[in-house]
Amino acid sequence: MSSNQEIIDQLRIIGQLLEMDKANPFRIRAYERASQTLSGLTQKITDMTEDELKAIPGIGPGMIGHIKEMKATGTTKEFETLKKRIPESLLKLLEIPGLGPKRAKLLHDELNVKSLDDLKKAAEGGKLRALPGFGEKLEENILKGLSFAQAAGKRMLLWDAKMLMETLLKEIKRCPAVIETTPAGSLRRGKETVGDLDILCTARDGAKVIEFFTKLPQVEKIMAAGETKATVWLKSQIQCDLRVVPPESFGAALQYFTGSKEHNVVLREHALKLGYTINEYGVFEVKGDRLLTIDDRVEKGKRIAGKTEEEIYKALGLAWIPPELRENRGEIEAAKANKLPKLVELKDVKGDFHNHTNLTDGVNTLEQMVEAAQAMGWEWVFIGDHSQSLKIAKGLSPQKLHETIAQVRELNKKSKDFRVFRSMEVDILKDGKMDYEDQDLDAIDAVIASVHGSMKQPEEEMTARVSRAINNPHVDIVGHLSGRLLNRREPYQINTEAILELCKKTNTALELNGQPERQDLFDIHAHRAKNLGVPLAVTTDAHSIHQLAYMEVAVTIARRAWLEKKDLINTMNAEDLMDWLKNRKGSE
DNA sequence: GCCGTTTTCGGCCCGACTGTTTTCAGTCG
Repeated sequence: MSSNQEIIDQLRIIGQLLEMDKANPFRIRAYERASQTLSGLTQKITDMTEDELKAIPGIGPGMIGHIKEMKATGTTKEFETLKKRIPESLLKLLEIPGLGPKRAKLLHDELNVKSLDDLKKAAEGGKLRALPGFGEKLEENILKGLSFAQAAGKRMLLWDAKMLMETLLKEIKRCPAVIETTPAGSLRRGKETVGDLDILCTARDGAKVIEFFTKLPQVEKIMAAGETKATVWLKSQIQCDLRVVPPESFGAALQYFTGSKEHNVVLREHALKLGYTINEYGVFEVKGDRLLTIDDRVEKGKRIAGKTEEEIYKALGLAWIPPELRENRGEIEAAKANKLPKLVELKDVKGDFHNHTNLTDGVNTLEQMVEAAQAMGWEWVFIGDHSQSLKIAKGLSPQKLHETIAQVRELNKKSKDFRVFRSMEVDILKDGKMDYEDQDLDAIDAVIASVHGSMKQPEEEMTARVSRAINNPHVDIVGHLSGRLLNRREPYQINTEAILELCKKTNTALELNGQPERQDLFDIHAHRAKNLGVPLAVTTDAHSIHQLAYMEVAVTIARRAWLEKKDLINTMNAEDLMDWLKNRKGSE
């Protein structure tokens, strides 16, 4: 029996190994694509029927066979056979810039290189330069690459990447040759972490922009620099790509450079069916001249779109697709049918449920948090804290809890045109019992139930534990369902599908947590929740007044999950919200 | 390996940059 992750990983690795084996490129892509598509699912793959699997684009008889094999034996013959010929450890070599599958395989076949260590020894011994296609320069670059292969594999948190991007854009705008500059890539798509920064510029003289960019003080090393494109390694230990195009290609380049790769591949296939071809310079008519250069095409008046993204999508018979949706998870089909969601926006949010004051582990007072919430332009706020068991965060005793509730009531009386409520992030104890007695929970305006300890429980235990909490009628919202810390801690094991269904049944909301290193739910789970009709709440989990700005992160997850205004309980006014909280159990 | 409003066979996204080459393969996004 295999987990979704194991199936997804194995298919991806088979694809990579096949690539080293010089297999049919389209066969390789089929594995890549199957792996990618399956990673968008929340249901257990091994529980799905053959017909359900067949209905997934990119999943055919071959992949179904592999899934069946993995369900029965935990692995596939294909993988085991490939592994004998090409050691899996060779995949590590692909993390080095400039090393791809072909060269990695050559290193293995000719020099018996099986690991990064082997590679280092061979490069230091000057053995690489003798290989066909290698030279002194490449050998040198590989040695340099070895030193930051580790850092190159790391992804930056979305929030940190945004801050860094702002600084870079400000610098680039100082270049006189630049007309316009804008972020693209996974940052623009709002992915929870960002592997590299992508920046798009319009200019007439690309070379001038490239020269200016590569000399910025933030740049540690230039990895590549041409007429229209540069790749640098920043001092912040992240790669940054700059692409320069003329203004009439801005939309096409932005579309292309925003990705995702998977979205673009499907979009281009769609274009081909219509008799067009897309590249970063525009949408062009094909008509039997696919070998024409871009300049020839422009000259012959074959460009039919390029200036704006809207124009690009429209030329392909599609509505403009918000960047957050561009992951090849059904957005192109939805755009075709004009059924794209009208995504929720930051301005639709009227308040926050989850944050902390200096009564527990926050840094600001209750009063300061309320004031800051008002400054956010919200209509109401629930101020929360940790419950008693979370000793490390000075969790509140029941007595202290009731005192603070009285304080909140006073504050509420004092504020005009703004409502203040008491929420609490209450621990779900190891056995699923809540960290306060029912009569204490009853006094809290909104109870957020979260797992904080004993995170290593097996899936069944964890599922039962969280289910027990959800079945407690006092629990209004389930807090960060995953428990992950990006780059630091894996999510805990839980049957998410079962939890979503129970939330639907009990009309319990799920939290989208805006802390940059948490960001749970996962976007795909939140999307599934929406489709099941589970209520959702965006929160900041702020531990200071400044962190209320993390609402932007939470809304980004919501948008990646296809959520609309109506899907979030934060978009209600205070009165409707209190009605909802009071009556939600009766609405079954 | 997958797929079909031209197809159950014959297609399958597209271009920039580097280093090794003397016309291009490999890598990358």
